[in-house]
Amino acid sequence: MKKTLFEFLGRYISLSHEEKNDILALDIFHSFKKGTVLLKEGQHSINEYFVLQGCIRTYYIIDGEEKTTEFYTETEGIMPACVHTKAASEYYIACVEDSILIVSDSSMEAEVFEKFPKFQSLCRILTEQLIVNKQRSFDNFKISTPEQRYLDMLQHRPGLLQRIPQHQLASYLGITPQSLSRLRARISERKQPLPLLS
Amino acid sequence: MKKTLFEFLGRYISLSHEEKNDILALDIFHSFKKGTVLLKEGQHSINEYFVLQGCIRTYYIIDGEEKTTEFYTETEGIMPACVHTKAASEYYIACVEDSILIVSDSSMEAEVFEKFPKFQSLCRILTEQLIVNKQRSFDNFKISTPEQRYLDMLQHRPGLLQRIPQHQLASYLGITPQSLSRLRARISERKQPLPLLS
DNA sequence: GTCAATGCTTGACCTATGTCAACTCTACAA
DNA sequence: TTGTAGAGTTGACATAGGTCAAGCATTGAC
Repeated sequence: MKKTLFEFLGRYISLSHEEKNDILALDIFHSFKKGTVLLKEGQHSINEYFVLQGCIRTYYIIDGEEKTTEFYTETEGIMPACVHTKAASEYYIACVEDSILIVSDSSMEAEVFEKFPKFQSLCRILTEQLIVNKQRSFDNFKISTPEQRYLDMLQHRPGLLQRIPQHQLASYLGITPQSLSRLRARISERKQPLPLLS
Repeated sequence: MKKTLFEFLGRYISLSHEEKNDILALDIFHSFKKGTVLLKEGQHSINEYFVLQGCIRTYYIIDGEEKTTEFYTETEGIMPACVHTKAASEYYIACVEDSILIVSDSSMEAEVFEKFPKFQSLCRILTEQLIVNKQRSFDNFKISTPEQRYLDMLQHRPGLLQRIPQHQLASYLGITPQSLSRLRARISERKQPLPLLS
């Protein structure tokens, strides 16, 4: 975990041995079992999460159906909308796998910023990156068909496909589980046209 | 324009008369004619835009077809991905209407931050808002059908529908212009079932 | 005014997706 | 072992959306 965290941070800023220890002293690593619900619809939460290991997802429950809208894996962070709006959450957050997360809130953030001013610029860079990436994902979603979106995932996040159940992936792609199942059947048919038995 | 700008800023920070004059002295207002292309695919740009009046959009050209992915109207800002990635832009930015924009770049931003430190926290708040809103828009897009997306726009941004051509709106909704046309026909049929001439 | 260009609509047709249902398979608990 | 619950698949059917093409309306250039 420490390795994952400091490798990630090292990409942007350099930290002394002492600084690293100060960070670890904050005791920010938390383990969660697969299926743990971190945030429920209607709750007011002030916690932000950063994934060091595992995978978490956000989902809505609409007419009794779960609609998964986003997955977060290693070195990805999520600030739930309700932290910012201070209103009741519209969605759920849960662990797709056993996960190790950094859990923080704004007071802890302020503390870190005071001790490590260099984190401010880091935070700014990451935030800009986040916006740019999110917009790009959204753009790609709009200009693609469900099949293209699935093939894109196969190319760019092949590992993730192995880790998440298909019914969660389906709504992430904007379709039903049945359609995803057929879409996959269609693709593998095309890839392996039936070998004719002479 | 000044009014729009200072009303917007006033929602977050308070500015003295002198400070306002300093800001205006930067000469940051620029007028553009409808149709003006601010950024082309392949270009390297360092400019960010903030809309004071009018409307701009981002679009890709794919197989010769324009795919509009986002609209920006009054008090909305856009930092093109290429500003952040320093790579060639993948998309275009153009004015949907005659528009008045604030054009800035990172050096001007640094200048403003130095003169007005309070802008740093403002920027931080706006950025967080942006992420939360973008994620929410994306979530809504995923869990909605094109028809629901259109009806949502009718409810939440009715003014925008009057301002943008339908073929641009169509790709924004993730469909073709023909489908949008039929979708609209379907809706108005349902709303006004044919009055039977006795 | 005429003409061309563009945008919007409509029709015909095909395909993909949604929906409802049945079925299999697996994991897990009693 | 059996039974149950959940995930994934498959079938049948209805419908929405994509594609290609034609037609109409509006705009703007000349």
